[in-house]
Amino acid sequence: MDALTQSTTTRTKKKPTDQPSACSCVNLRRASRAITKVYDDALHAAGLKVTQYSVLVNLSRAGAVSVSELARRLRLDRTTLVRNLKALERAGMVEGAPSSDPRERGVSLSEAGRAAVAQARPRWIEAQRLIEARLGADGVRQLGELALALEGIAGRDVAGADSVESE
Amino acid sequence: MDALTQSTTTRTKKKPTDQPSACSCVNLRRASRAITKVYDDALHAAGLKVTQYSVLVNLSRAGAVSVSELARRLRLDRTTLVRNLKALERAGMVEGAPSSDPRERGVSLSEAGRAAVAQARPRWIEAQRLIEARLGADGVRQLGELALALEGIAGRDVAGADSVESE
DNA sequence: CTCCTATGCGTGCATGTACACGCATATACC
DNA sequence: GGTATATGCGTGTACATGCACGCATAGGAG
Repeated sequence: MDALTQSTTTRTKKKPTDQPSACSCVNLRRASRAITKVYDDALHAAGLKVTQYSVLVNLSRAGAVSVSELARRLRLDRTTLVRNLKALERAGMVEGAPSSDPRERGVSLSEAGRAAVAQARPRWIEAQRLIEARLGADGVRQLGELALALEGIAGRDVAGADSVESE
Repeated sequence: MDALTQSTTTRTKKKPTDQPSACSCVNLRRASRAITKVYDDALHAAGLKVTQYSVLVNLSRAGAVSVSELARRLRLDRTTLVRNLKALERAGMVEGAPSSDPRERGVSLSEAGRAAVAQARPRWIEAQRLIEARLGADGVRQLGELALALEGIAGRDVAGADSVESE
């Protein structure tokens, strides 16, 4: 009732911040901002953002991989990852790794990166706990399921957009 | 099991993209990106992003308001809104509005803005429908509740961060 | 060997997001 | 009037995100 609803302007009182928006997208974006802040705050002492922690942890699990491969694992746009990696390389947490295919750029965790992950992990766990305390185990599970359902939604045409004439 | 888990590297097979990440934050961020794309695609024909549509709709409900007031309604950082408004002003969809207090900058929907909203609304509804078809009415409701719970979480200290010495 | 296609990579551009600052004005207190 | 506090605003800085491009090389078709 708060963000994208236009319908019944007949609302008389309207409590300020009680209801979620009628728009699932706005709801999700808001929730994403809020939860990101929780994790970022928790990881702040370790000098990482949650996005960076996510990259590092995946890298620690993957070993030496190409940028594209890492992007696939993170389910993140490759070009976004390219830029996210830059900060981590600048900070000395990620370093280049040899690669068979000259087209590929291999990357891997540096010692400093490994250390950063080790330092950050307990903070991350704390954040996880805080979220679970807030949502309950059920809520966390539901959230995972909803997220999964939404991730699989890519590529749909909704309105009669123009595209799709090639093949 | 996919993004931020480090524990049992003992995993033998691991289906590629079946499980949500162990990290609620990563899940939520991914879901947010995915759903944003759905709405942005739907609104593309109307020349708007969902973030812009959200601003315009709220503005259409609010009439002439100050930037800060609009930010409060959107539950969005004021400085973020300042910049988001710039694009809409450049596009002629938002215009200045008189204000009693000289400190305030009043903004309101222009005619073009109203037209854009009118053109975009059906697309937005389509996107809503698509999401509901994907999540079910229950899923949409759950999502709203979870989002609401997360929004209320601001300001917590998780790890023994340094701050909080002032008062 | 040569040409075509697939794959990997990085950048330009646009936008979203938020924090730290600094500037201006409104208000209250004296 | 003069000072202190509160409120509103915009910018600098930094990062996240994704699309459109263009460049380079690998691999196969001839």
